[in-house]
Amino acid sequence: MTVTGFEANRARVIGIAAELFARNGYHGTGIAELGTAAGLGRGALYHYIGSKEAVLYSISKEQVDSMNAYAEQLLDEDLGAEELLRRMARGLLRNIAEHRAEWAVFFREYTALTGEWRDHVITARERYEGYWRQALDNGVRAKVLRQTPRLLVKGILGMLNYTYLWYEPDGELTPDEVADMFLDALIEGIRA
Amino acid sequence: MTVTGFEANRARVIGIAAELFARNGYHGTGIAELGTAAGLGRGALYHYIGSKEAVLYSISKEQVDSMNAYAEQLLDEDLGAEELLRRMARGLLRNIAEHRAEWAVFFREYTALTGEWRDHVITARERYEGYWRQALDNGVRAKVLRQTPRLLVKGILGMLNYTYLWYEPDGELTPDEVADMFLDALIEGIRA
DNA sequence: ATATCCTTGGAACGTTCGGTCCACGAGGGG
DNA sequence: CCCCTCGTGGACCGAACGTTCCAAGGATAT
Repeated sequence: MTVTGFEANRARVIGIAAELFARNGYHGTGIAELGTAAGLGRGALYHYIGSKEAVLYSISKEQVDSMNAYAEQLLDEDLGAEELLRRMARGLLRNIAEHRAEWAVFFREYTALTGEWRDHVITARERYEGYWRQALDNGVRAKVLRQTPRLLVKGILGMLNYTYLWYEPDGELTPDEVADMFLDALIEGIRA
Repeated sequence: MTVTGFEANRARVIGIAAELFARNGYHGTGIAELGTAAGLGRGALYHYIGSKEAVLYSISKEQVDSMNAYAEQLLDEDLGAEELLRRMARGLLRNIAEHRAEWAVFFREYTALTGEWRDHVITARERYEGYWRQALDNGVRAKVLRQTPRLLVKGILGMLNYTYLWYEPDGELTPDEVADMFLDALIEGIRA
C-alpha cells in the first residue's frame, strides 16, 4: 500500500532525509544518497524537495514550531507553576523521543541554514526559550519558586535537549518519567 | 614575531581549523578554505595536518582527554562529595569557556570520525561520564546525597555541556559562577 | 662548496557535489 | 484521438571535494 499525493510523498522523503542527516550530517549526506534511499531519480527527487536546504529547513522548523504551539497552549491554560513546568518538560521530552532523528539534525545542523530560513529557525528557538522563562517567572511571582539567575533557563533546556543524544525509546524509562526525574531534582532546589 | 617549530605550527593550524569547523561544520569546511585561512599552500598544509580527519580527531581528543585528566586528579584528592562535584563542574565550564570552538566541533562533529579514532573519542567520553557517576555515588555513600536514578548524570552533563552554545566570555558571569548557579539549583534538590 | 633535510606552492588526480534540463510515459477530459 | 498536466529517470553541468606529487627554496651542518 504505497502512499500517494504530493504532500505525503514529500513528507516521506523528508523523513528519510532526517535519518540520513542525523547519521551522516547535513553536508555529509549527498543528494545522490538521498535519492537512492528514497528510490527516486534526480528529477523526481527535486520535484518534491525543491532544494537540499529546503529539506533541512523543513526538518528543523517543524519540531520547533510544534513545541512553540504546545507551549503557547499550556501558557493559556492557567496552570499552577509547578504543573506548568512539568507539562512543558514532558511535552518536550515526548516530542524528542518521537523524533530523535529530526531533533539531532536540528541541534547539530541548523547553523548550516542561511538567510531567512536561518533567521526564522533561530527566532523560533528564542521564542521557545522565552516561554520557559515566562513559566519560571510565573513561579517566582506566585512565590512558589525562589528568584534565580535568568541563565538558569539555559541549564534546564540543556538538561532536556541533551536527551536527543542518549534517550532510548526501548529503555526502562518513558519520556514522562525522565522529565519528572529531572524536575524532581531541580524543583526542590529552586523552591521558595 | 612568528611562532616556529613543527608542533607550534601544527597547533596553530588546528586552532584555525577549530574556528572554521565550528562556524561552517566539518564537512562544510574545505581544505582550500583552511589553507587560505592559515596562509599555507596545499603542500605545507598537508605537511602539518596529515589528513582532514586527523584534524578533527586532534580537536576532539584534546578536550576530552584534558577533562579526564582533571577529573582523575580531583577524584584522587579525597574531597567532600559536594566540593568534588563543584570542582568538576567548574573545571568543565572553565574549559568550555576557554575552548568554545573546540567543544562545538567536538559535540557536533565527533560522529564524522571513523574507525579507531571514533572509538577512542567515544570511549574517552564514556569514561568522563563514568567519573561523574562516581562522584555522585560518593555523595550517596557518604549520605550527603539521596539516591537518584542513574540517568540523572546525563541531565547534569547536558546542563553543563550545553553552555558551549551560549556562554559569553564577556558576559556578566564567570564560568565558575555559572557552575555554582547550576549546582546550587541541583544539589538542594538531590540532598539526602 | 656540498650534501642533507625540512618546508613550501601549486599543478593535477579522479570523484563527488548540488542543481538543471529535457524527453517521455501515463492518465484524464474534450 | 489529441492535448495538457504531472511525475519521472538520467544525462549533464561547472564547481568543489580531499589528497598526492613534485620541483624547488631555505636553512644548517660538514
